[in-house]
Amino acid sequence: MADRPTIYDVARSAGVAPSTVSRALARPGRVSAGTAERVRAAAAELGYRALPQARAASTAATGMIALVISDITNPFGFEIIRGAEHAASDAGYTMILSDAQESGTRERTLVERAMPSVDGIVLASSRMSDSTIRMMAKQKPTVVLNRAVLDVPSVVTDNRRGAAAAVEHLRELGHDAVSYLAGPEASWADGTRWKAVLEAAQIAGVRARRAGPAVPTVDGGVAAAAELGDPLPTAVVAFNDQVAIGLVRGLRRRGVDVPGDVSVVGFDDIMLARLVTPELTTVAAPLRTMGGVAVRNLLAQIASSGATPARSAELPAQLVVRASTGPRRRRVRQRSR
Amino acid sequence: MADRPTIYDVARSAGVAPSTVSRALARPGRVSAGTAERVRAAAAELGYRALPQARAASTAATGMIALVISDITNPFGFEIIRGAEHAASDAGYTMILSDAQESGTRERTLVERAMPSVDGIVLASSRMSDSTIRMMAKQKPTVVLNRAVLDVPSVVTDNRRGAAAAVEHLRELGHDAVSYLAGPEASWADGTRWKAVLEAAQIAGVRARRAGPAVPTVDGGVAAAAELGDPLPTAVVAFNDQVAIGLVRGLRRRGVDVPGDVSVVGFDDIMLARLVTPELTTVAAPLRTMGGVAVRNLLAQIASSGATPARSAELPAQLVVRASTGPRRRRVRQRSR
DNA sequence: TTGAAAGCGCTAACAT
DNA sequence: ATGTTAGCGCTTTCAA
Repeated sequence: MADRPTIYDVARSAGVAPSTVSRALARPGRVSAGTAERVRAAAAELGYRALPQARAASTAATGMIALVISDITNPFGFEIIRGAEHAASDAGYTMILSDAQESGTRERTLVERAMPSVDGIVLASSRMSDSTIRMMAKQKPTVVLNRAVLDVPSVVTDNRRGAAAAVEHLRELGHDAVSYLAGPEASWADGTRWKAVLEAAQIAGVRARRAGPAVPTVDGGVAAAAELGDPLPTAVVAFNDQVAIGLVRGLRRRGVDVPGDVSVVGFDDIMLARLVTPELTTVAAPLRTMGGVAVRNLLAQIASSGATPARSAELPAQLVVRASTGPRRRRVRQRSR
Repeated sequence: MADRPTIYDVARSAGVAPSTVSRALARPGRVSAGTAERVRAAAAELGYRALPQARAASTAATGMIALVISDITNPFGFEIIRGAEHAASDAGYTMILSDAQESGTRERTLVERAMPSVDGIVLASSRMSDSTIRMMAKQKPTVVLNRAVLDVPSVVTDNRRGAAAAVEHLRELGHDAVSYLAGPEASWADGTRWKAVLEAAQIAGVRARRAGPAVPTVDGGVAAAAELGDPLPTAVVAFNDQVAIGLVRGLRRRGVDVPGDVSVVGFDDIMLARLVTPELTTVAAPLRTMGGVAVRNLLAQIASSGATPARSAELPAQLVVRASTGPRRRRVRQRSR
C-alpha cells in the first residue's frame, strides 16, 4: 500500500515550494518555463495527481456532478445516463448517480445529501415540485432534464413538432381520428404531449381523444388495452414507448392486430422500440444527446460561476416510422367477454 | 447563497467545543447524554451536515464507492447498476458510475482517476487483465463482478448449473445435439459457459458443438444466424440474451422458425428477454442481486479495513422457460441463395 | 517569479 | 466527559 505522492513530494523532488507546484500544474503561465517543466517532470515521475477532496477543501470545487434520476428502472433513462456520463467524464468531471425510485421525497433527500459533494446537479424527470426545484437551483447550479421549470435551465425535446409529425403520419395513412393514451397526470411530458397531439390533430383535421391515464410501464400499457373504448380507435399515440409496447401486446393478446386494426405510436425511441415485434413507430427523442447537453450546459454554468444562468435547450424530436403503424382498414369492435 | 453552517456554528450554538460536536454526532456514546442532546438539537436547528470532503481530509474515508462498468450500453448492466446503487445508497454511501466503453485502457484510466476519491471499487465485467485487477485490488478494496480473478473477491452466477438446466431442458424436448454460440474470446463468462454447456451435454448424452464467436450484441446475433452451419442445429444456447435475441431475429428473417425449427436459449434474463417475440427462454442471472451483493461485500471489506478479505459469492442461476424453445421437429436445410 | 504562511472543515490525539 | 491542539493535502493570499 505505497502511499500516493503528495504535492510536498513533488515540491521536494523539483526543488521548489509546494505553492509553486500547485501554480505550475494549474496555471503554467504564471511560472517560468523552466520551473513549469521541472515540476511537470517531477510530477510525472512520481505519478502525482492532486487529491480531489483535498483540493475541494480549499477551492470548494469538487470536480463532481450529480445525476439524480427519478427512476433508474426506466429504459428511458439509460441513454441519458450514458450521454451524461460521457460528457462529464470527457470534461474531467466525475458523475454521481442517484435513483429517486419515483419518490419526490426520496429525491429531495438524495439531492440534499449529494449537494455538498458536487459542483452541480442534473435532475432527470424530477418528481419534485417546481418550487422545490427552484430552491435547490438557488443553492447549486442545476439543470432539469425532460421538464421545464421557470427560471431553471432545462433540456427538453420538441414534443410539439414530434407529435405533429406523428399525427400527420397517421393522417396520411387514412386515420381520421387519433387517441392519446395518457401517462401520469403529474408528468410534465404528459401535459405537453397531450396538448401537442391535440393541437396537431386540429391542424391536420383529425379528431383527437384522450384515453387513460396508463401507468407508464409496459404492464401499464397492457392493462390500458382493455380500456381503450369500444369501438377501438384506429390510431393511438401513447405517452411513451413502454406504454405503446405494452398496448401492442395487450391488443394482440385480445386478438386485435397491430397495425392491421390499430396503429400505435410511442414516444422516446428507447432501445426496446426496435426490438419488439412489430417494431415500434415512435417520436424519437435524442436521449443520449439530451444527457450530454444537460451536463455540458451545467458545466458551462459552473465554469461561469453561475454568472451566466445556463441557457435552456429544446432538442429536435424525430418521427421514426417502423412497423406498428399502417393504413387504416376498419374499425374493430371488441369481442365482449 | 446562504453559506452552510459549519461544525463551529453548531459548537457555538450548543456551547461546546467543535471536537465535542464531532464526537456527539459520530459516537453519541462517548459524550454525556445531555451534551449529545444539546448538540443534536443545535445541529438540527441549523440544518448542519458534515461536509464529506472535509471529513475525508482527516479520516481518508470518502463515503463513496465507484462502479466501473465495461459497457454501460449493455442492458445486462442496467439491473446491476440499479442493485448496486440501492445497496450503496442504503448504506449511506454515494456511488460514482463510470463507463469504460469496452476499452481496457480507458477502464484503467477511469479506475485510477476514481481511486483517490473512493473507499472501494466494483469492477463489472472488467476488460482489464487479471494482473492489472490484482494490482488495483491491492490499492483499494475491490470486488469484481461477473468474473473470477485469483485473490480478488468476486460475485458471479452459477453458470454450470444454469447451463446444465438449459441443456437438460433441451434434451427433454427431444434435441440430441446443442450448439453453443460463443461470445468474445476474452470474456470470462464465455469460457465458463462453453465449458458448462459441454460438460452438461456429456452428462445428458447429447452432442455439443461450438459456433461463432458472435459479437455480443443483438446485431452480432443477427449476423451469426448466417454462420450457424448447414444443416442448422435444432437447438442453440447463445452466449447471452442479446446474441440470442439477435439470432432469433436473424433466423426468422431467413425463414427459419423459432422455436419450430430451431430452439434458442439465452443467458442473463435481461429485461428485453420478456419483451421480444417469441419471449426468450434463458438462464436467468439475479442481476440486481449481483449488484447489491457486490456492493455489500465491498462495504463489508471496507468496514473491516481490509482485515477480512471480502468473501466471494456465487449466486444461483435459474432457467426461465419461455417461448423460444420447443420440441425438436425436423432439421432444416437452409435455402441456398 | 517565487517562497512563506494561513486556512478550508473536519477529526483524532493528547490534555485536562 | 470535555476542551485544546495539531494536522489531513491543497490553494491562495501576502511578501519578498
